Amino acid sequence: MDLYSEFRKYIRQIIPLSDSELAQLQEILQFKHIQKREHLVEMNQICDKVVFFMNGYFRFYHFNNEGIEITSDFYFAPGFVTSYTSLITGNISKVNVQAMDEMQLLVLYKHDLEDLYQKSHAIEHLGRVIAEQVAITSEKHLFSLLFQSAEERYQNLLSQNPEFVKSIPLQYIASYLGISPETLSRVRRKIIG
Amino acid sequence: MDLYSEFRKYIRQIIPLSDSELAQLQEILQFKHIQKREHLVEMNQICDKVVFFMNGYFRFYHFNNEGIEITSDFYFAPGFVTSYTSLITGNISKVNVQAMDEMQLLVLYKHDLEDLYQKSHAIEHLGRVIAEQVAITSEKHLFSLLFQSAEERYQNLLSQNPEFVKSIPLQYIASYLGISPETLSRVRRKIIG
DNA sequence: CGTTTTTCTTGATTTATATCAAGAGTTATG
DNA sequence: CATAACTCTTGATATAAATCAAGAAAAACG
Repeated sequence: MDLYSEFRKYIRQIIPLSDSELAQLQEILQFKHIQKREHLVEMNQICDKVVFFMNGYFRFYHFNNEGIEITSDFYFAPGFVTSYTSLITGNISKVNVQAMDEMQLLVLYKHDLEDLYQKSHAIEHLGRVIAEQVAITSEKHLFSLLFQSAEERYQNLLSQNPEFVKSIPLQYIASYLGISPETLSRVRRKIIG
Repeated sequence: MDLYSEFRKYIRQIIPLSDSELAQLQEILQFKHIQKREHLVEMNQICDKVVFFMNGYFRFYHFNNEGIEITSDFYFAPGFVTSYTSLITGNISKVNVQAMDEMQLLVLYKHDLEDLYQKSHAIEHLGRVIAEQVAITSEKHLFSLLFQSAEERYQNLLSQNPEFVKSIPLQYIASYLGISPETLSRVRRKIIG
C-alpha cells in the first residue's frame, strides 16, 4: 500500500471524512524524503508544517544551559509529527525534531491547513482531536516526572510504551525519563534481577 | 458586570462568535457555587464537565505511592478549568481539582458541549483553540522539569507566572516545581540575597 | 569478517536535593 | 486578643542520583 493510501486509512481511523473532504486534505499534501538522523525541525527556527509518516520514529531534543542534549519526546509511526508549540504560537521551536530512520513524508503546511480548517468543519474536528491527543500525551509524561521515582517511571514506560524500550537507544530513554544513562542501567539491572 | 457577561466577553476575546452561537453556548450553562477548599473534581472519578470562573484559582493535586500530596497545576481566573484527560478519554481522573477560593461557576457538561461541537463549526473551533492551549501549557511545565535545575525552574516561574508566586502558598509552588518546600525556601534565600 | 565507533555497564566519588527536627512567622479561630 | 493551627525558614544529616573513569558489549562500516 502506498503512502497516500496509508494516510487515508489512518485519517479514517480517527474520524469519518467524506471522499470530498479527504480529497481536499490530500490536495495540500507535499511529498518529501528524509534521511536517517536528518532534522525535520531545527531548534530556534519557526515550524510551519505537520508531517505524516509510516515507518520509523522521530526524536525531540534540546540543549540545556550546560550544553547537554536532553531528549523530551518520541513519535512513532504511523502518525503525525510537528513541533507543536511552535506551529501553534508561531514562535521559534525550543526543540530539534530528528528523523531516526530514513522515511517518506507527507507534508501539510500550516497555511494550507488553516485554510482547510476554515472551509471544513470535519477537518477542524480532526484538528481538535489531534490537539487533544497531544495534550493528553504531554500530561502523561509530565505526571510521570512529577509523581514517580526513576524506577517507577521506567517500569511505567515498559508497560505503557514497550516499543520505546525495544527500538530506542537507552541513552535517549534515560534522558526522556529525566535520569542519567548510568542510573537507567542500574535501574534495569535491579529490575531484571 | 455579571458572570454571564464576563463569560461572553472572555469567549469573544478568544474567537469571534455570532450572537446566535453565543446564545447556543450560553443556553447550556449551569450556574454553580463552590466553597473555598471544595473539590470540583475528585481523584478516581470521571470528570464530565468544564467550568468557567471569574475569580480565584484552582489547584490540581495527586497522592503519590508514598501517600505524599503532589501539586501538578494551577488555573487562574478568568478562564476554563476541567480535569482535561478524564474529560476527553472518559477515564477516571488521576488528580483532584480544588477551588482555592469561594467562587461562582458556569458549568458546561460534556454531553451538551459535544452536541454543540457537532452543530457549530465556530464552537468546534473554540474547542480546538482551548485544546491547543492546554497542550502548550502542559509542554511548558514538562520542559521546565526536564531541561532546568530547581533554581532555574523557580526563576522561570517568577518571570513567566509571577501571579503564581504572589498568590499560592510556597509548599504548593515547591511541589509544582518538583522540589521540597525546604529546597524552595533555600532557593529563594539565595536569589533574593 | 576484522576493525572502528558507538552504546552500555560497572565501580568510586561527588553533589544536589530530600528528610528530619525544631523554632519563627503568620494566619485563623473560639 | 490569646491560643491554636498552619506555613515558612534554618541547620544537621541522609540519600538518590549525577558525574567521572574505564572497560565490555554491540553495532556500523570498510
